[in-house]
Amino acid sequence: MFILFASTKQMTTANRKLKEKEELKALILDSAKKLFLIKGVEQTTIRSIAQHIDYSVGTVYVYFKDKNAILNELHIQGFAQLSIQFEVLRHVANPMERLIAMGRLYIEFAMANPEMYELMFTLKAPMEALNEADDEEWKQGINAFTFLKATVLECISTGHFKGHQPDALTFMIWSLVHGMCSLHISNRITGVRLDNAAGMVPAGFEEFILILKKL
Amino acid sequence: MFILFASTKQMTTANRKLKEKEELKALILDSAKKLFLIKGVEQTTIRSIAQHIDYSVGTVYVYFKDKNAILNELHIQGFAQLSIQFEVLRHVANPMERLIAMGRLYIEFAMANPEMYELMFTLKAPMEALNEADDEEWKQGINAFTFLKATVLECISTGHFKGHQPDALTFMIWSLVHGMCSLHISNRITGVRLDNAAGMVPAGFEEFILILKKL
DNA sequence: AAATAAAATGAACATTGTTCATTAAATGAA
DNA sequence: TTCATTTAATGAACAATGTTCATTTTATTT
Repeated sequence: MFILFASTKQMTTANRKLKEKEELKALILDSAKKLFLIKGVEQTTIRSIAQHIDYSVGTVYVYFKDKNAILNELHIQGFAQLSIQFEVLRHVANPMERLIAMGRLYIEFAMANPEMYELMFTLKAPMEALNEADDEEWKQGINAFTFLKATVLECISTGHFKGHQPDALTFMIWSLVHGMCSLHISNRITGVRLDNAAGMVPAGFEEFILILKKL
Repeated sequence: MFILFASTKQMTTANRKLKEKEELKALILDSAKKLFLIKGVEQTTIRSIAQHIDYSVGTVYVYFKDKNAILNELHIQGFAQLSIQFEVLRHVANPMERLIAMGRLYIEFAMANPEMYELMFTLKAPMEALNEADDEEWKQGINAFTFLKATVLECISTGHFKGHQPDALTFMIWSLVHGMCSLHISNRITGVRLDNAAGMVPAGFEEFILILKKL
């Protein structure tokens, strides 16, 4: 795809337009994010997004193929956010400590941003969207998992987790933390009459830490 | 609510009508279950259910308040099914073995009935329906959790899990198994490029067993 | 200023869950 | 059997939603 400019002036207006398009796209995304953090994904309609930014319904569809495309971008934003929170882990030299700190941060993120967490790790739509665009893969997820796995491998190389398979063990650790967050978000903890539902997740993680430290 | 019968004949016809109502209700449920095991919960419409059993849309609403009421009944059926699969555990005397066997059965159930599993442990609708009917609680979930906890307690009383809190530990174990199933069902395992996605869940559980046996 | 291109619009459509006045069927009394 | 009454079933109609697209508006270029 080629765009030819006859003059500098044309180029700058084209650049401005590009910028404006980016801005409106970002505006739609911000609005969508804000709304579904309050109302939830299902309750956030294209109409409500449009209304919120004083544009028509059709305009939203000029900038996004469909609702899933919006969810997809927010899904990516969520991983960017988590990745930023993970930054501090770079300063934790001891891999075992880092592993535990990572778990804590993961849980913190999930509890603070349940809707975002669901979008990232539970809802099927984002994964299906990836399958459709066939050269696309779930880079965000792969990155996060790779980071976790690298830490597990470091733990192994410092003498921990003897006799364990790295892949399966990494997956198991992820599952444990995800499972707690998932059960919390889907209201199964209160459902099962465990008091202090919010406190149960850290408590469960503490049990796991006790176990980890022995390995 | 009182129903008075003037004769035996009236009583029997009334009984027959009750039975017929039950049957049609069950027919709707069966159809709904069949459809959403194939199409998924969202894709199963009231119209498709009605069409499938050659009744009108309105009839479905005579027998069920709304779509959530149908999901709710299926939710209960799912727990009944899981509970039946758990029956064999009664014959496992050793609590540690029973705990492990329970995990395997849980995983088996989730992998074999992913849609049902989602309904039971992920979808929010059934929990919200419980909140509305205020004297109702999540009996199925409580039962299953209590069963798990009892086994954990037995393990403790036979010398395992020293220094652990029963509630938190039970929740942690549940979370681990649930997390693996949940990540599998939401396609996050394939997403993260772990080959043999279906095999990764048992593999992860094997890692956990290794750990458990040391405790 | 006119022609062209780009962007925004909102009416219209299809699909959903849901309601409810109407119709049909079954029942019980006379 | 007949007919009034109760019960069950119906499907047209409504509101809400995602989505499309011919039309209008705005911006840009000539």
